[in-house]
Amino acid sequence: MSGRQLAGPRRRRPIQRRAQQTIDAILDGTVKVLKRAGGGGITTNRIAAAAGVSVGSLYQYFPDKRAIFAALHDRHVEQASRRIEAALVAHADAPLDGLVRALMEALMEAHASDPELYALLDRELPQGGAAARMLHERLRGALRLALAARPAKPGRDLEATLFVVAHMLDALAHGAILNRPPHLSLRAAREEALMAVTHYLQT
Amino acid sequence: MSGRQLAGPRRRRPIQRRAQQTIDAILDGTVKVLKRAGGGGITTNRIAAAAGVSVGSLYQYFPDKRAIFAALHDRHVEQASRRIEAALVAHADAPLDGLVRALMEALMEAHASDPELYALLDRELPQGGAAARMLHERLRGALRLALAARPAKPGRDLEATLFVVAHMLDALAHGAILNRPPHLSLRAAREEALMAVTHYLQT
Amino acid sequence: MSGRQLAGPRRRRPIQRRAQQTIDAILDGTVKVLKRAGGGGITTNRIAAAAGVSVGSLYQYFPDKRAIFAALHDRHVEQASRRIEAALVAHADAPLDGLVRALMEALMEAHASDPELYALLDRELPQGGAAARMLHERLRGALRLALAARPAKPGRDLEATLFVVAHMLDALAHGAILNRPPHLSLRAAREEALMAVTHYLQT
Amino acid sequence: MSGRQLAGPRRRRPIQRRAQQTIDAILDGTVKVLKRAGGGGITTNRIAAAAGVSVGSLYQYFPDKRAIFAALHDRHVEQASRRIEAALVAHADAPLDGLVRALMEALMEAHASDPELYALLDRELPQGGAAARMLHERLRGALRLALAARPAKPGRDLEATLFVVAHMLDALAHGAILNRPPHLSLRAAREEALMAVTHYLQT
DNA sequence: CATGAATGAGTGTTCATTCAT
DNA sequence: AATGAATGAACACTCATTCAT
Repeated sequence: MSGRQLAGPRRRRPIQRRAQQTIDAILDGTVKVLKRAGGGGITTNRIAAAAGVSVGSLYQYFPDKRAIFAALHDRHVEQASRRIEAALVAHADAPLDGLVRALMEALMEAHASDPELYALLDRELPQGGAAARMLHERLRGALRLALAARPAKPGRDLEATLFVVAHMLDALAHGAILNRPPHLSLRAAREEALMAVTHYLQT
Repeated sequence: MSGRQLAGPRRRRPIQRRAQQTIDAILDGTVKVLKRAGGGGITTNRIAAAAGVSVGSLYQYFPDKRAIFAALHDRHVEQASRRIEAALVAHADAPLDGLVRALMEALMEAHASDPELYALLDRELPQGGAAARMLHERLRGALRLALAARPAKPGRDLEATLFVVAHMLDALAHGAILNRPPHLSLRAAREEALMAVTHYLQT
Repeated sequence: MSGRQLAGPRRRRPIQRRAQQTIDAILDGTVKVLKRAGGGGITTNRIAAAAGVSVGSLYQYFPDKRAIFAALHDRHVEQASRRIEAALVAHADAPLDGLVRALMEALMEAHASDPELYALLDRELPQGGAAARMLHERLRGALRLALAARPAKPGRDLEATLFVVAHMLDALAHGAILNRPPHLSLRAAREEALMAVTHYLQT
Repeated sequence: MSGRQLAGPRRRRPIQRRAQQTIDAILDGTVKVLKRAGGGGITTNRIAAAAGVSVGSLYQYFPDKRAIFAALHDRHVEQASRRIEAALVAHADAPLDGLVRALMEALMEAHASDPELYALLDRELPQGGAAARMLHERLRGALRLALAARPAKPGRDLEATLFVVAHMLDALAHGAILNRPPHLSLRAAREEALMAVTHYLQT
């Protein structure tokens, strides 16, 4: 992350690099405000202040407030998607069980990195569900590839299987991080969830 | 103040009946505005107008705007809870499979009655997730009763099972109504989901 | 105050008596609210509640909110005026010094009966100054009578004397009750004030 | 941040100058509305309009409506205080009579500059009395200094004298401007008032 | 490009007043 | 006469957005 960049194309397009830094600062500022003041306390001026830029600059990079939230959602979706695809690639030719476990772990890690933030993103921001739906689509796409590449059990409806597996992975990973009952460890939750998915797929 | 009142609920307070009518009108007005203008377009004045009452009356029954949303969530939770409990009672002594099917149907019906509304409640209103979480708790409670009343497979962790089943039912019912892929009928989605849950429980 | 009324015209115009009771209840309720919630917290509904009547009844007796305040001011002015006139009558043929003392005591008693209330009336209610001005007029009238009935020092302008004495009595009585510095007893303040007025008049 | 700024207040912040202009415009706007519409007609939007700024700007400089009134009171108190202190300084070593006259004139001028305004400030605005009380305190402080610096008559209570003189000056100056009876010139009122105070002090 | 003061439409909420019961 | 639910004009205040500097 550091030595490489100095060795490569030095100071190439510094403008765009600065722009990306400002964008990131704004998104991080949004997160800061979100955690500090909750969803009702988010204002563009506060975001700008927390990001260390002026409101004017904020509007240079985002057409309006919603766009900031959308970008924040996107950043999360992007991160999670990368994990999903990495799992997909790593287990391309391996048994399905391993892939399912890897996907479950990818989803959990995506939220576990900052559970508070993702809970807020979902609950406090309008359109919070959109990110979840988009991520769900990516997961479904990954699963479609994975299942299509393997011998299907006869008489099985791919769409139905996809529907069930994608929802199970999504809900169980999400729930394991954000909605786990007391007395149930994350590890136990994950193993039980994996068992459920695996058994279903083996049926 | 006299013996008469103890004799029975004769002449039920017309005041309270009217109040409840007004409250319902306000909640229905909120739904109307929500569908017409989206989550960003909800204002107390618009709600009052859609409900056919004055803003002043609205504030006679609700201390502030959030309370209206909370009541709307509650109404939904209450309706769904009643279905869940009815299913629980109806299958108290029946095999688990039947109960699971009944619960799944209850959850689906709860959202199917007005899918658009419940999607909006979840996505557009702040704190929208609260209703979903509360409903999840009710579902978990019902399942706990159901599982505790039946012979448990040895070596099984009740909490882990509860966690998985509750999330599966919730996510699959919700997804079947609101997030079903094209080319997959509601019926097919439900049967596949039920199969997944049932197989998991039989493990 | 009690025996007489029963002995006199019994149950005469009970309607008007009730009306006066209601009016008094409303004025007392206003005072209650004023003390409880301050000048900013006065609403007609609160006044009615504190008075134990309905808003509707309140409007039966007062055309609007301002009229309530006006009546409250009037009541105060009336009470104080009665004291002023009593002092005037009692000292009609006595030396001026005695009258001045009696007037000072009358003014002090008028505010001392409930200093908190009269401070609030002056400070928190709009038009509070009107009552003070009216009282000032009554005081000036009393003094005019008193001075006119006595031999004037030659070369003295009655209007100027009236102006000075009325303002002195008013300000010093008011100040002695509501604005007295610590370490100065009410008695000491009164005597000093009287000395100032008396000396001025003897000049 | 550099040595330059220490060299002197060159290039005084134009920002701060503009801010003060806006604040003054708002206060003047408040006065305009107060005179036009009375105390009951003052709204933040009207004030902003009369000041030639937007409501938003108004709230950039004042946290709420009360703060505007407070600032208006302060401005008045500040102006009057300056006059009082100037009188005090100018007559520091002169006879008491001259100081008393100067203080009386200072107080009269303070209100005479815009009698209507100060009558409104006192009568129409809630908490209007606060300014009067604060000014009274300043006056009392000035008198305390003045009396303490001069030989006291033996047997005289400083606090009592202060109480009487401060209230006399205050009430008579105020009354001469705002409550003077017809047929009494301002000059005559002032001279008579001064005579009363002077005689009292010589006792 | 950056700034942040200025904008003003729009919001939630209050409360004096009315009037059907 | 009394009631108190209903009314809705009006208010204080916010905040996304703009634009002169």
